[in-house]
Amino acid sequence: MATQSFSGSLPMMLYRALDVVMPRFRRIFNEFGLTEQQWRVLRVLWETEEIAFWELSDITLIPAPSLVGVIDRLAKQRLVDRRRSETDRRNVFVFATNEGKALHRRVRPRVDEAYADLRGSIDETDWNQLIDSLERIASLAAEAPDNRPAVNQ
Amino acid sequence: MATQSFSGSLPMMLYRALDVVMPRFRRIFNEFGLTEQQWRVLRVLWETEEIAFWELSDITLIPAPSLVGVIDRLAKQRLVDRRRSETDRRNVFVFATNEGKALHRRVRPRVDEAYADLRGSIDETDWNQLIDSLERIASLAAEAPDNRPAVNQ
DNA sequence: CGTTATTTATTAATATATGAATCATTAAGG
DNA sequence: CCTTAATGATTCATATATTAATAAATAACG
Repeated sequence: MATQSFSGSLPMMLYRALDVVMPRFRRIFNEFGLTEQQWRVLRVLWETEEIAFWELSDITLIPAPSLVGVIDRLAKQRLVDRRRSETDRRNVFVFATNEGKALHRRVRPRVDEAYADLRGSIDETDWNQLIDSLERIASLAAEAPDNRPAVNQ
Repeated sequence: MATQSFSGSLPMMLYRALDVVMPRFRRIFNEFGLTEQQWRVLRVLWETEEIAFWELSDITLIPAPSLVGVIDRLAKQRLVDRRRSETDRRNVFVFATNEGKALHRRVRPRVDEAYADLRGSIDETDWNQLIDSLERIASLAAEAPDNRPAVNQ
């Protein structure tokens, strides 16, 4: 094959896709005074009463050192709170306050709507094909333990 | 459709793919004292003698305010330099120094090798399918001018 | 011409990413 | 037990992202 063009490389294509997709969501988050990462945390806490810090980092793809600050700021706004495990005091659990749950309920419909819009703007077959391909890329992680992302190290 | 699962959403799948793919490249960049963004700039300057600031921002997907700092740090290492346009003094052109070109020549083979490895670890059909799908997503940008990424605003 | 808009790069403030180091806690081994 | 190793969250330093504002230059227009 010829020398790979920079803009056509897989990483740059992934970044460009995110640049196309994310602004419409960030606009909504900002309306409610949330950042993208803060939203991810609230979004995950919506599905589980309480979650271990490392697991939250794992699911949100927010590296642990960043997540500390994200949770600090959410806690300052009284949207989430921390709890230390009694059985192993190294572990921290995170949970949403009633205020956090209430905010989530207000933001969620707007985000879902934007997501439906996005999905509607792409041919169904193309969409499924894209998700499939991304899943195959993600599955490479397990096969190359030395190349695991920072989040999992 | 059922309520979209967070981890299966398109944005999170894109982020996860990047988390799988990028660490192997960042490891190489770090070996040479470069960050990912600094590499992107050098990589683009390899293909063009001189480039307008806005165009560099556009191609590298580095937002203008960030690019100012990236170039400042590259310039401090004497890897690139700036030049103001004579015809329109608002415009800035960026170019690689001889030192910058030399560094690029040393890093490039390692990056190409890693890229070939990556490509080799994925079925050819899957790869093409992924690139195709990503191109279709990117093409949404033109259709929704209000949703253009921050880089282009 | 002179005033007002627009454009381009930059600065500023805050949030997050990255990589290394630290601190407290728990697990393992002799 | 006691020491050493491993683990989990955190801190630190530096780089970048995001959004808004600014400053300089040019364009547009009365």
